[in-house]
Amino acid sequence: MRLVVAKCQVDYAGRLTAHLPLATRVIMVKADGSVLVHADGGSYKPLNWMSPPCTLRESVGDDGVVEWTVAATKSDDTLRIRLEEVIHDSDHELGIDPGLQKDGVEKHLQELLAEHTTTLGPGMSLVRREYMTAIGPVDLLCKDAGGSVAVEIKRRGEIDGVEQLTRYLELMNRDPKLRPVRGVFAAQEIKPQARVLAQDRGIECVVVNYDELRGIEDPSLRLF
Amino acid sequence: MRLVVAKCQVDYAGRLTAHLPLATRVIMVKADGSVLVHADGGSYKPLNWMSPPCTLRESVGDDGVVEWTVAATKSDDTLRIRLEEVIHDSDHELGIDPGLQKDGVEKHLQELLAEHTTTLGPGMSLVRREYMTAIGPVDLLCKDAGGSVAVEIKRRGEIDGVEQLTRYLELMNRDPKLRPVRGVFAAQEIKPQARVLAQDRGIECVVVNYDELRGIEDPSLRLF
DNA sequence: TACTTAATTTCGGAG
DNA sequence: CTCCGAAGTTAAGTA
Repeated sequence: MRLVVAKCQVDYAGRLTAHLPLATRVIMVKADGSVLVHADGGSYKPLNWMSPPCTLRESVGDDGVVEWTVAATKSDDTLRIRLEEVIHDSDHELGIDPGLQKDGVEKHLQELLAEHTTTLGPGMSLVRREYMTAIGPVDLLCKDAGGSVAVEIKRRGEIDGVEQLTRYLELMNRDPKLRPVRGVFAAQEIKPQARVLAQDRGIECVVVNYDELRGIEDPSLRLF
Repeated sequence: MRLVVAKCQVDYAGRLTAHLPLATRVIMVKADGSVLVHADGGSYKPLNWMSPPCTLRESVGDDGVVEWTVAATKSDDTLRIRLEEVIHDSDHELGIDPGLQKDGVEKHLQELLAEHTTTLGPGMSLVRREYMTAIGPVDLLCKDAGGSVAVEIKRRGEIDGVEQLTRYLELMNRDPKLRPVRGVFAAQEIKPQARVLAQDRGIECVVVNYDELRGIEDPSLRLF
């Protein structure tokens, strides 16, 4: 990993065209050749970058200014960096990273809801997880006193989730052995537009709390 | 901007839980307090990070190991970094960045297509850009010999774009002054699933080439 | 390998 | 300020 702090100008040409005026920035060159240009703010996304695989070529222009040309291997995307003044330049051996361990994403939410279907409504019981249909798997197929219920689970409930569930319901309600099938849209957070569309489609919305569910799952996590 | 290279362990708790085992990594601390933990590969996304606004507190554990606790201001997200061994530590004044100038995104595609509606079909002419409906603006409203045509433009054509256009068509075909309205789905690239769904809905797909359109727009850009 | 879906998405614009 | 859609999205899982 090479770290360079420099007064630089950057131009990108590829899927779009972008330009960065002269200013002091941090440039990271990773072991795989990828390059990131960061400013002193603006969250984790770099101002400009080149994804691997790519190659870096250093040259000196007519005016004596050092210029880096980073070219993608599989497309003709290029990133040009003019280094007007280098303030810092260091190189470090990092080795391969053991990688990130995650917990608490959509899959876990589905597992927890499959264990605690009553969260989705009184008398609700699980028929199948990942119930397969011609157009894809329904997250949960449940049933209660009123009949079959298809459940779509999202971490964040937005319009396309409601559309997805609508497609499943359309299809399943053509099957005489299943129909009538109602829909439940379950998410940790449901956006207003998604809620309106769901209501319009007769789909019930359920906001689920991951921590609460996990608390049911593992009583040792309860606060009292 | 502070740059630290260190053998470290990282733990994140917030919207999810994540853990990074002990390894050598680069840590960026930006002026706004945000922190990025990068490995020597894996594109522009950090392994772990904390978005601004947040605050960094440095402490020393019982075992004498320096530990950073980065806490978000508006939520209870926290990032803990145990610095087992610091290999490099430097600080740099960057100043504010003038920002990125972009060109060639969806908006431009819409502008170009509005100028060259015949790309979308023979005899096609523009009625209005951003034609307003109760559920949002249709990118282009056109007409040809066959009547009105609603055009949805995407850089990459996927299922949700077709769904969006379907909703517009449903609504517009209820209006006696407009109907019948046909649909055209225009994108630089159309995914197979989206194409199938569009066909099922009677929506025509058009693949547009940004560079070609720009060439029509500005003859000086033509290659001959 | 190609395609689909999720993401601690981030970012910008409009109401 | 919130809400909504686009992104050079990236990354992971599956057929």
